[in-house]
Amino acid sequence: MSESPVPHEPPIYRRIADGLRARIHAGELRDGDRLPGENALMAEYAIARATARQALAVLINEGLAVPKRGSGVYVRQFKPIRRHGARRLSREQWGQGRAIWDADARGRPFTVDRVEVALERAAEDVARVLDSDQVWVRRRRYLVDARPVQLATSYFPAHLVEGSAITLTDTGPGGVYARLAELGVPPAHFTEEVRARMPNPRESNLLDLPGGTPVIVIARTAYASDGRPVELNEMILDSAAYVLQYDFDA
Amino acid sequence: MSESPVPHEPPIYRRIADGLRARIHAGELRDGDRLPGENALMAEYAIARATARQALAVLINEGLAVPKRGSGVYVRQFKPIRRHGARRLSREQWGQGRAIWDADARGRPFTVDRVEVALERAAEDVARVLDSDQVWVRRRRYLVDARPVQLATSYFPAHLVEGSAITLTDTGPGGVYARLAELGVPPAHFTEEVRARMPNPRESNLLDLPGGTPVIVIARTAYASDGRPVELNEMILDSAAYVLQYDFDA
DNA sequence: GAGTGGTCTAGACCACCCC
DNA sequence: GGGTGGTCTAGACCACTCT
Repeated sequence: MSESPVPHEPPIYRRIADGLRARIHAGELRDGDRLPGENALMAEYAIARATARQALAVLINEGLAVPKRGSGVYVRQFKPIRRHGARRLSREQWGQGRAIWDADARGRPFTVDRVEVALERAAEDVARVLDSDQVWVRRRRYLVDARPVQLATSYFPAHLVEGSAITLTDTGPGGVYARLAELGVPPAHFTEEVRARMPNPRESNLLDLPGGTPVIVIARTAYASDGRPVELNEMILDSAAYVLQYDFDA
Repeated sequence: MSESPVPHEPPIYRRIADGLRARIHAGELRDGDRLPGENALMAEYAIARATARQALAVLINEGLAVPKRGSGVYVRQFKPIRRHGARRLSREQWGQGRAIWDADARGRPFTVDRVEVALERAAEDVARVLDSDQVWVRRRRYLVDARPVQLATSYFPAHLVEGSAITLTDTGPGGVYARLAELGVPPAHFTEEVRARMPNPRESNLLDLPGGTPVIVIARTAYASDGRPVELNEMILDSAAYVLQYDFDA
């Protein structure tokens, strides 16, 4: 009496989404092209409005499409910035009056935004890494082509950087790494921890992220040659704007 | 006559989602706890079913919650595997009969699954990187604690590895890197390119990903000491299962 | 069997964009 | 002004889970 277990057909909204996705990957729908809208899908497939919305939501949540109010849903593009790991932190770059970020924008103009500098009580995990309860915190946002692409928060042990330009909005030529060198603790070693997740609402807002865009989180710890941690930098990157590159020998 | 531009209240479904998110971050709702379901939200806020669903969908798409059919919506956890970049590829590890992956599971048992080996015509980008039209392709899936965590596809120039154990399902002790060494082209340099995006349906299936989980994509190219590329390995990682770590000196 | 999430219909009003 | 996506209601049937 048992029914043979037939593999279920996917629901309509999935089949519609699959069809649109295939057309995107086939190049039939290209970067910036307008997808069939809710009304078009309702007519074409004889479905209710909510079902058409559901199909489009799939592609939006996959990051393949972006909705524009009052206009339509459009195919999305991916033109990333290449961020180099090891190389970009080499001594040549921060030893000669150049800020690290220079290397990232690769000739494209970039700006810094929403700079905040404050002395704060360290959160538990920050305190553990830096071995310090009080920290100077530097927050800022980076933009390329007027588009926000990264949020960054740097933490420094308070006792280490007190009185230096690191506690000022303008850190001077060479940035914080040049200042750390002047303090006798030039960074000698870096550890970067990288993960990815969906953004929280604050990050989504500050980075102006459309739905379906994950963020890459990089926690970079800089150590002086004696092994003391001198900076913890947490970076939140728009994953649609970045490719990370790491080079190393066997 | 102009209305002063009042900042709009967020829609109900957003406010409900914000409330639940706050309770999760406050620790009031913890890993694995059950969230209020659709019916509970309908009653509590006097809203329609679709609106309650929409609120829960926000958290699901953020990767903070996982729906279980017929049961409820649950708070999600993040217990990652630590994958080391530079260090894990050091000569000590692949020079002595140990496969690379050993280092990743950190003592936890791991298994390999769905191994496929084939000679194929290279896709355009693969052909460009490896400078070869014909490639041997090795596909497999990695599982930790019986849970799929990574898909990997390795490409080798066909003329280079023809006749070696790299073209067999079982590559022997030390894995493909030991075989490349025997062929006179031990990997001397690696480049890893890292990005993050939402998974496509195939990846979502093979990795058994709940909604709101991005994947990390690593494209690793291995070069012999003469600069020739000898392997291109594309890895698709469940972002909820991994933290990448890269160490380097200034 | 009762409760849960998954899918779907058929409406409605709104803000926004483009013509 | 007409079309678009954004939000919301009030229903319905289904498959699945738990007990």
